[in-house]
This record gives sequence, structure tokens and C-alpha cells, in this order.
Amino acid sequence: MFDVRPGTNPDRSRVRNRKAVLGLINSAGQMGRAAVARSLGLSTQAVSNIIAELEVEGLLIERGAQSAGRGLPAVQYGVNPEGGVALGVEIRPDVLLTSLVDLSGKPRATRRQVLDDLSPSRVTVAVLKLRDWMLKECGFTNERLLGAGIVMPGPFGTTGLSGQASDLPGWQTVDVAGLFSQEIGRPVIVSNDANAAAMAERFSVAQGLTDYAFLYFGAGLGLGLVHRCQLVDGAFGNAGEIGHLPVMADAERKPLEQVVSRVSIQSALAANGPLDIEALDRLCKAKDPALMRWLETACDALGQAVGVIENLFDPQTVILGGAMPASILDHLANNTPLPELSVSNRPDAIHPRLQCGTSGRMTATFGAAALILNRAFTPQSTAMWERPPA
Amino acid sequence: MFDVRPGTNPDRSRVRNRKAVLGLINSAGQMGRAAVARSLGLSTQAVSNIIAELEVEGLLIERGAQSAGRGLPAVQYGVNPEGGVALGVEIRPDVLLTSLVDLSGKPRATRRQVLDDLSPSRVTVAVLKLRDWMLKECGFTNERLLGAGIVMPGPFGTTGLSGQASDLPGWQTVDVAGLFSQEIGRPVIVSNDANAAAMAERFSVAQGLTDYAFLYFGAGLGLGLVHRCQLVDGAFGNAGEIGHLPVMADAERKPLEQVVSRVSIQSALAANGPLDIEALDRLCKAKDPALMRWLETACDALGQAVGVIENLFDPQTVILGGAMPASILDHLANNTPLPELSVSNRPDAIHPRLQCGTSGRMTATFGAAALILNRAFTPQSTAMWERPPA
DNA sequence: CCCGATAACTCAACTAACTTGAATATTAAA
DNA sequence: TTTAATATTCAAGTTAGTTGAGTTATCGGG
Repeated sequence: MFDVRPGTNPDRSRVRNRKAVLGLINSAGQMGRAAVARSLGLSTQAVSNIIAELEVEGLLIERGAQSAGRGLPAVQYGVNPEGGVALGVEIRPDVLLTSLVDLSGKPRATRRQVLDDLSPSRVTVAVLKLRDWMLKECGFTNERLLGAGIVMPGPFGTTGLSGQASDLPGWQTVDVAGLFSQEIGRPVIVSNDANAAAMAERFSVAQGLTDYAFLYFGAGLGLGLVHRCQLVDGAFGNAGEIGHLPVMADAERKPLEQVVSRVSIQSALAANGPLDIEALDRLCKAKDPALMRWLETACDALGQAVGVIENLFDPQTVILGGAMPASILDHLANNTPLPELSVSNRPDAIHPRLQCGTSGRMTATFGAAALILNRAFTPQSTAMWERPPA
Repeated sequence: MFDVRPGTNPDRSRVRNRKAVLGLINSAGQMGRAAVARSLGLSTQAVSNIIAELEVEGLLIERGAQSAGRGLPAVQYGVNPEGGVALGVEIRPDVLLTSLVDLSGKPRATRRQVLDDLSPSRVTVAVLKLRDWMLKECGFTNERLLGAGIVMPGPFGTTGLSGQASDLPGWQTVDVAGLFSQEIGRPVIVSNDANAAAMAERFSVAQGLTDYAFLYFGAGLGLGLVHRCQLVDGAFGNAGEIGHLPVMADAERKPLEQVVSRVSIQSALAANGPLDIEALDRLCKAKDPALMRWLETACDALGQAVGVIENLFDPQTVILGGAMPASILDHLANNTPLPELSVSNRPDAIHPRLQCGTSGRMTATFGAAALILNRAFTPQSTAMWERPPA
């Protein structure tokens, strides 16, 4: 499951340091060699060598010198968006979504393909084809592909939450990461939609944050937790199943998902027939009374959930995103009553307690790619989580 | 706050590898050089050098050769309990508790000192004195002291939960870690009681586990989260404030702490006057009716809380511990109804969903020391969580 | 009972990656 | 104009891990 080798040798040191340099420059926008060296606790020379290497490989580009006070102006380097791309794959019961995201976190291509047969073999074939199309369309060679992130409906393995409609038939016993990495020939990371979407925020709203929670509107409602720049996904990859959190709504105790989710909007607005994101956006902007009523109970329930997340996890901020119109997310972020009895209710807070992130249908698909980008920018946590041989 | 240098150089490599070797051998009990090398992905030679070094320093001891099939029997090494000690300090509003814990996680000495003046200066003086006494009593030289863990009532900083009785006056603005590490001249880690107690379990019930949650009975009820062998303590060190989690009890919505905590026992058994752990133990063993009633509602509420923890963090297990008699913790662990709608409700589960850990008054004090032991056994997570210079 | 396969371990030479210190270049402040 | 400060590079030096050959001890098969 975890192929991390806790031991460090020269090779692995270099890999780590390269990631550290890239990640630092990425989150700072641009930096000079000396500044990077100070920040990482390495010698200027070491950083200089690494940066030279990364520049030759096209991962960094020079951005001219910048004078800051006395002394020789430092030559600035920034991450080259063209330096690499990550493939994002989202497998849903009804559809296969893919995207290509460049090193700066910007989506370059997206694909949406309805599949009648979602068997692993058919999906891998489709993904390979889509990868080639998108790479060609964006003018990237195959060598520039850093890896693929795969998003699938959780929970993984058989749990007390299994057997739902969102489960993919025929995938339960498959080693998904192994399958795809064999086919694609690149590193593959598998996760659920909320975790992936949370990672995507590292390239937008959560840039520079180390600890945050991401509430994701997908089929239901999911939670992605980021601690010290790394996903907290649980022992079996199923952390963040917040949909079943009991909240009070209409003087009743209900699962959060039943009050705050697209399904719950749909049932609140049943009279309008099936609604897609654009339709919801229009209704929100028109202040549709039924939607406003839904928003009121949703805000109230969301406030309770945010309180639980804050007190259990103590994040810098909680971010809302996913398959919802930005107008509704905005309303939720701005009108949710946040509990006073919370560790996050701090007078000296720098970040808002609740804010909006990326919205839209493709959020998790981009997030899938972000799993790979994050890997390129973050030295592996090397805590010893491998079991000693029996 | 985090003084981690993400960059790796030969020196830091060695430090990491030493910790990896120690940690691996610690969790396995004993191992040979070759097995360690395989597990860490290092060459036998590298491990051999490191083990030789650790043996000279007294951190490892030879445990004889063990033949396993064909081939030269591997010389086994185990962690030498005498190799080092960690100082655990627990500062409470009413009392100062200290302990000395050896490398195997076994407490060697404990002290309980009532202080009328809890100012930082008085406490540091007292701690230094207690450290010297305990070191002398156990026959350890000062060089063998690995560091000190400090446990204080949370939450840290001013939050929406501040201003409670458990707050320590005069400590809010103090850099506690800096203060103590200056005085003691060793690494210092500061945390809250639940987090520390969770770390202590790595040396008993949670040995070999990578992901677990620990419910700690202290002044209230706290939660310690361990993910990939590392504490998840939140952006400001305040994660795990589970006491305010709303649960249903007696058909009402109440904070968990009001139903499951020592204070709540005390008010349920008000007729008996003030009760200490031993008194509670006697009542439990005598099946006192009032206590049994309390246990019933507590179990019910606990089940709800465990459900939330499981679905949000997906741990391998949830452990109960702290300032309660083992009899009560046992009852809770065995009689709590665990929700079926949980990702932890898996037919193929290896670990019990809920179990007992260390109980007693000193749990968190031992845990404080465990913070340091854990540091000695776990290579620092080197994710890049340092902010780039502004 | 002996011999060969197997595995742990060590020695010595080798290599990769980072560090150090001197030299050079460029800028701002005195 | 001089001086201090800073970035950068060059070249030599250091540390730690790797490699491959050789040694030793055990098991198991003939």
C-alpha cells in the first residue's frame, strides 16, 4: 500500500531536495537560489546545482534578476507551467471525466465521455486514448506526463457504508493504482473526490496554507483534510465521510448529506424537475423562494458541521467547493452561522473560517491531477509507516 | 513553530536513518541487520554501520543470534531500555506531575507536586529539581535525557473555547517550548493531554498501528489523532477538541463532555460526594445502580462520538484511556453500541473498533514523555510546511 | 556424515550529494 | 568614490551510502 522507503540515501536525498526546491518556488511564486537555500537549510551551492538541473529539464524558468536592497540582485526562478502535466481521471458510475493540468495547476484540456461499460479493462483503454488525445491537443510530449490521479467513489473496501448506488461494479477487488500505473507507465495515485478536490485548492485558494478542510459537493458531501500540506486520508483511504454526520435540521436529527447536498436541493426543488448547475445558478440569482428556504436550512446545518470539523481538526480555514454553482457556494460561505464555541473562533484569525474554493462539475477531475502535482512539489512524508516483516 | 528543514544533506540523512532503524527495531521488538536493511531500502552495510554506532551509544543491545531457515543466523538487536529516558511534565491548574520514562516506554519514576504558585518561573525551577531527583533515583546520567514533553491544558492561543477554568494563568503569552528547552538544554515538545496520551499508546496497545484515535478522559474529554504514526494536532495545536461535539442523550442534544467525562460521573453520583479513581473503581465493581445508569447513557453517547471519529478519520481503531478506572473503561469499550453506518464497520476488520488503552491519573504525564520517545523513533515528516520568507 | 545451497555479515574501494572557503560580480549606502 | 552587503560560481573536501568480493555459519539433501 505504501511503497515509501523510510531510509535515505544520496539518490533519495536528491529526489527529496528537488521536490523541496520545486515546492518552495511554486508556493512563493518566484525565488532566487540564495533565498531557497536559506529556506531549506541547504548550502547555496547545493541549491544552485539543483536549480540548474531543474532548469535544464524545463521545470523551472529564469524570470530575470530582482534587486532587493544592497548586494547583487538575485536571479529569480519560477515554475515553468509547460514543464510538465498531470492526468486527472474521474470514474463515475455514469461517466468518465479526464483532464490535463499543467505544472501551474491550470487545466489545459478536459474530456467527458459517457461509457456504457465501466469495466476496468474498458476504462483503462478509454483513459489511454483520452490521454493521447489531450497530450496531442496541448502539445505535450508523453515524457512530460508526470503521472495520473484517479478519483473513484469511496468508500474503498467493504465497509458499513458500502452497497450504495455510487459504488462501481467490478472495481471492488481491483488494484486500481497497480492497474493504471502499469498501463500508463507513470506513478498513479488513487483517492476519492473530496480528497482530490482538496489538493486542487493548493493551487488556488489554499496556496500557502498548510492545514485546511475542504467540503466537496459531489454525489453527496465529502470532506478532504489537509494537514501539514498532506492529505489525511485515513488507514484505509476512507477518511472524510462526513455525509452521515448527524445535524439538527427542522428540529430533527438528520444526516448532513440529507440537508446539504445536490440531492437535497433536488428534492427541495422537485417541482422544477431535474436541475443542472446552470439551472441552479439561475435560480439562485433569481432568489427563487424554494431555493432560499433550502439555503437557510443548509446554512444552519453547515454551520454545525463546520463547528465539528474545526474542533476536531483545527484547520486554518474550511473551503467549500465542488459541483455547485459559485453563486450557491458564495451564499453558503457568507451566510452560514459559525459556532462561537470553536477553537477556530479566534480574534486574531488571519484566514476566514469559511470560504469558497473551486466550483463546477470538473472540480474533482482537476483534483485528481492535483494529487500528482502535489507529489511533485512535496517531499514524501517519510514517517515510518511500513510494517516490519512478520 | 516548525523548525524542520525540508532539505536533506548527509548529516540529516544520518539522523533520519538512525531514527528509522531505531523505530523499526522498536516496533518489531528485535531484528537483525539484514532485515532492517530490507525494510528500509538501505544497503546492509549502511545499516550495519548505523547499528554499530547505536550499539556503542547504548541505544541498542545485542540479543543473540536467531536462526531462521538456511543461512547464517542473524544477530538480533533490540532497543536498550537503559539507553535513554524522556522527561514527561504535566502542568495542571492544581498540580505539577512529572515522570521519567525509559526507551522501552516504561515509567521509571513519577512525582506529584502541589504548587501554590504556577507562574512559569516557579514551574521551571520545580521541573529542573524534579528532573534531577528522578534521574538520580533511577541511576541515569543527565546525558541520557533525550528531551522533555510538556502537557498543558488546551486550547492554545485565544479561541472560542478560552476562558475556562482549566486555563493556566500567566502562560498564555509564553513561548513554553522555548522556555523549557532553554532551561533543560534538550529538545522540548508541547502538546495537550489527549495528544500526548495518544502517543503513549504507541508503546502499548497501539504498537504497530499507524492510524488510530485516542479518547482521553482528563478534565473533560479530549481526542488524540495519529495518522501515519504522526500526531494530527491541527494548525494551532488545538485539534481533537471533541468535548463540545453534540450528541443525543436523554432525548436531548448535549455536548459530549456533559455526558461522557469525569465531571459528568461526579454529577450523576453527587450523592456519594467527591470520588477519586479508586472510589469509582469500587463502585463499578459493585455495580452501583447510579453508576450503571450513567454508564448506559455514556455508552450511547460514546457510540455516537466514535461514529463521527470513524467516519471523519477512518482509523484502524479507537482507544479509550485516561484518568478513569480500568473497570469503567472496560465497561465502556465492551458495551458501547457502535454505529453500523460507519466506514470502520468492516467485515474483514483486524482490530477491534473500540478498545482500552492506558488508564490512570498519570496517563498524560507518561504521554508527555512519549512525545519525545516518538521523536527518537520516527524520522521527522519532512513535508514542506515552512512558509517561504515574505 | 558430508557437501552444497543459502543467508548474514564484513572489508575495501567507489560514488553521489552536500559543504566549505576563496574568488568574483553587482548593487546600495556611506 | 569608497565600502559594505549580497549573490553566485569554482574547486577542493567531507560524509554517508553503495557495490562487489570474500568469510562464516546454518540447514538440508544425498
